[in-house]
Amino acid sequence: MTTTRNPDQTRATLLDAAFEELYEHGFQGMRVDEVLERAGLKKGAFYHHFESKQELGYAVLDEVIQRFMGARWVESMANAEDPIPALEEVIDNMVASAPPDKPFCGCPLNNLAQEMAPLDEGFQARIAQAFEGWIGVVAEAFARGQDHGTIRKGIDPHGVAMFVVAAVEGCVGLTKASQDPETFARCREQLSGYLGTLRP
Amino acid sequence: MTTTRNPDQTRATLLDAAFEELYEHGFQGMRVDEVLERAGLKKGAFYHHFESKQELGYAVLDEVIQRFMGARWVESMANAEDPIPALEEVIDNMVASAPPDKPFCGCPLNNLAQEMAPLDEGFQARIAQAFEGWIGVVAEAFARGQDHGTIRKGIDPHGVAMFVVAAVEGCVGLTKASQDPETFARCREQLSGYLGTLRP
DNA sequence: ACTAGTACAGACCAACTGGTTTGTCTATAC
DNA sequence: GTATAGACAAACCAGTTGGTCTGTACTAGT
Repeated sequence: MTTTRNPDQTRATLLDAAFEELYEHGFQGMRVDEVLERAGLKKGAFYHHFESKQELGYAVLDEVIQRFMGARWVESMANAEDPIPALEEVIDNMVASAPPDKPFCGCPLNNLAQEMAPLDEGFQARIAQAFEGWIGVVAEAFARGQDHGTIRKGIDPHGVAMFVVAAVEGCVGLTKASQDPETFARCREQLSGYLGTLRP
Repeated sequence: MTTTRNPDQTRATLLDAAFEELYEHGFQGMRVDEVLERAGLKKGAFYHHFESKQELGYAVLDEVIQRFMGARWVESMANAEDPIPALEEVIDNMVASAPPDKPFCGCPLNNLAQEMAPLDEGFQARIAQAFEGWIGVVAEAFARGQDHGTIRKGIDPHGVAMFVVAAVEGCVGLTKASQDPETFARCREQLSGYLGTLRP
């Protein structure tokens, strides 16, 4: 094993460090120098692997955030006969997995969406695609629930999935705004109530 | 009328210009120079009226955004016997009042919340207060609806108000992410469906 | 009319930004 | 063993940033 030279590892390190900085400060607030310090690397290494700060942002979105969302949501919901408990589990995890000592920073995808979607088409397109994928997974889970009799037939799975994703992001966002876990608990309770109305 | 000197007017001009820049670029992306150019003023004027960029941000939140939210929500909902149509009207207005030629930038308060709440305690406190006020107004409207028989007795007005605010912000946020008005229309339809479940 | 204090302009600065350049070191091909 | 390509370091650059400073013109109080 060579530790001195390892381009793939270096790139991954850069990507990880960039994700953390991006998550905490947003894209515009993220400083390349801070990413480099966190990664323990220098400018030369950075601009060898990435064309620009913007390309780094795209790469984080494509390779870290999308992959992470995919793993969390697809794997958890892909096979559930009853989408509601699966949904609730993943939602709880969005807040529970945050480090308790730092301020709560919400959802990485939504953060980037709210900051960059109107400002940069490259980000916007990737973000829209990520949300579509996410909503698609949830919609399929609802449709499957309809087949299994756990979800009411009358609903439009895709429309409901959109609203559920919106509501989840809203609850997480309000929690971020208040910086109070109790906010999430109360929103979460109402969300469960809403999900209950989707039963047959 | 003196146009040459008018400190109150100058301050208001600065505040307006800052709001626009803040709304489009976020706080970190907002440049003082751009605010000045939009306001047609110079650095001297700016630092005479505001201590720093941060204080300007606080002032925009306190004097522009809070006031605006107050006007929109309090006035529309304060006397409604049936909160649901009042709510729907205000929600539709959040998207409809956006300039159609520019990218949709969502809700100014939520934008600032998602960007700055974890980064700056001054912003966080003001944001939390603004959301609390907003939620309070909606909660009162639901309680009044219960008295008037337009809203089911069984619900917790404040909990539902929180969730409604979260869901609205989620729908607006998803619309911002997709940059597609159709997204809002579909979320809005589901939101109406949810509000319907609050009827007696 | 005089004066004192305020409102603002505009030049200026130090710190920092993303990005570039140059050069060095290492692993591999030959 | 030597040549070569790629990985990375380090110094560097030009432009931008938020913020300061000094000067001046306006206005209100006398």
